[in-house]
Amino acid sequence: MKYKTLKGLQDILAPDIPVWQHIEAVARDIFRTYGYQEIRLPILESTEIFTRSIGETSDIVEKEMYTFQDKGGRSVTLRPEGTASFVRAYVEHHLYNNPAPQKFYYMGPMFRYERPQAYRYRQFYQIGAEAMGIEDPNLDAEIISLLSAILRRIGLEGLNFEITSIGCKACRPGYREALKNYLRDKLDGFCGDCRRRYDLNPLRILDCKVPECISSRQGSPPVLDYLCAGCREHFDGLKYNLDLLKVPHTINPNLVRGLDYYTKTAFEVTSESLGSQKAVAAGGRYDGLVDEFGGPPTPGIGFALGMERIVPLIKGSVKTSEGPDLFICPLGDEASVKALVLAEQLRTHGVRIEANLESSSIRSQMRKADRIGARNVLVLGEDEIRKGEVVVKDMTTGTETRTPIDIQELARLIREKK
RNA sequence: GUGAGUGUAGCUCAGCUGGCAGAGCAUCUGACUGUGGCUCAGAGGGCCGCGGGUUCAAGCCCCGUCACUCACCCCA
Repeated sequence: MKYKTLKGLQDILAPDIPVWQHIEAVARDIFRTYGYQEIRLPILESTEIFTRSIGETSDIVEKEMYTFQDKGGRSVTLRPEGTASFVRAYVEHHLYNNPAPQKFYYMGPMFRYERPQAYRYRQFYQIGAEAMGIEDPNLDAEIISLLSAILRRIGLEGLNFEITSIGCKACRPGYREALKNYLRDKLDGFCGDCRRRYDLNPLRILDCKVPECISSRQGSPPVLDYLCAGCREHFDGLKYNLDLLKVPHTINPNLVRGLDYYTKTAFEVTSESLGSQKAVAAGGRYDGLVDEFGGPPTPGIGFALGMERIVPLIKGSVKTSEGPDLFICPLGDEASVKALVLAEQLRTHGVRIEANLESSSIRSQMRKADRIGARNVLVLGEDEIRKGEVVVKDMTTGTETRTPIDIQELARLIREKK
C-alpha cells in the first residue's frame, strides 16, 4: 500500500462515528446545564506557550512535542494539551474582566510524539473544561461533579475517581525535600527508572509499580502531611463537598501530574477495562498559571477527558447508524432519471432516501436494499411510469402497496412506516 | 529511546518435513425473464511486507530491513 496514515494517527470511520457523536452531544448538553461556554482554540501555538507552562523538564516538552519552524522562522508547536492554549487565550482577550467564575469547554485534537500503544495515539482527542476565578474548593467539587455527570450520562460504569492535593508553591518544595532526604540512602533498593526520577521527579517514585520499589518506599513521608494550612483546609473542603454531592472517590496521595503548573487539587478517573493506559480523564487546579502568562493572579481548575479511551468502553451500547427509510429501485434508463427527481422531492419532507442511480436487475437492487437495511423499497418500472403509480414494499413484512405518484402522500406513507 | 510478538485476498486466519497460493466471511453474478433475507453454483480479488542469501525448487530455512501490535517510559 503506497499511502497510509502516519504512525500513531488514525482515521475514524463510520462504525465509530455515532459513538463519538454521542459522547460529544452528551458533553455539550451537560456543559450547558453547568454554564460552560464553548471556546475554539487554534491547534498551533508558539512553542513558548507550552515550554513555559508545562515545564522545561517535563517529558512532554523534552521529547513529545511536534515542534517545527514556520516559514517566518518562528518555532511553533502542535498543542500537546489544551490548558496552556486556553490560558493564553484567556489572558489575550482579557476574559478575567468578566464576572467570576468564567467557565469554558473545548473539544479537539492534541498531539504528542510518543510511541503509540493501546489507547495511546500521537493525535488524540480531548474534551476539556476550564473554570476560572474562584479559589474556593466549592468550584473544585462542582467541576469534578460535572465530570462525573458527563461520564455517567455517557454510560460509563465502574470508574475510579481518585483525588489528592499536591500542595502549592509554598509547601510543595518542602515535601519534595523531605521525600528526597528520606530516600537518599535507600536508592539502591529502587529500579533504574526510580533512581533517575530521584532528581527529575521524585514524587513519581511513589507511583512506581515495580515490586522492589513498592517495598523500598514503605515508610516514606506522606504527601498530605506536608500541606500548608491553606492547602490542608482547601483539600478538606473538597473532600467534604464531594461527600455532600455524593461523588464517590478515593484519596490517592500518590497521584502524579506530569505538568508543572498544577497546584493543590489533582484528580484522575481510571477504568480497569482498559489496558495499561487506563486514565479516562484527569485534571487539577492551576492557581499560578494566569499570572505566569501575564494576566492578573487568577485561580483556575480544569480537566480533560480522552475520547479514544472512552469510545472503546461504550462501543456496542450506542445505537449505530440506520439504513434509509426508503430505497428507490428504478427499472430502465427512463426510470433511473425519474428516481433521481423523486428522491429529491421526497427528501424535502425529511425522508431518508437512497436512490439507486444506475439501472440494474430488480433482484440485485432488492439484495442491495436489504443489505443496507432499507425499511421500504419503492419500485419504479415501465409499467408504473405508464400508469403514474409506484409499488412500495415494506421490507420487514414483505407486503406491497400500489399507490399513485403523489409526493405528499408518499412521504406520509413512508413516515408512518418508520 | 528500550523490549517482546506479528506481517499470506477487502476482513479473520490456515498453509505439514521446502514441492502448482488456500478456507471462511465480505463483494459481484446466476439459479428465480419484475422482488431481498435462507440455500446452492460461479466469478473477481495475492509483489505471501521489502531486499538479499541457501537450494533443482522458498510463503516456509538464514541474514538484513521496514511496518504494525503490545509493554516499558510517560500520559487523556
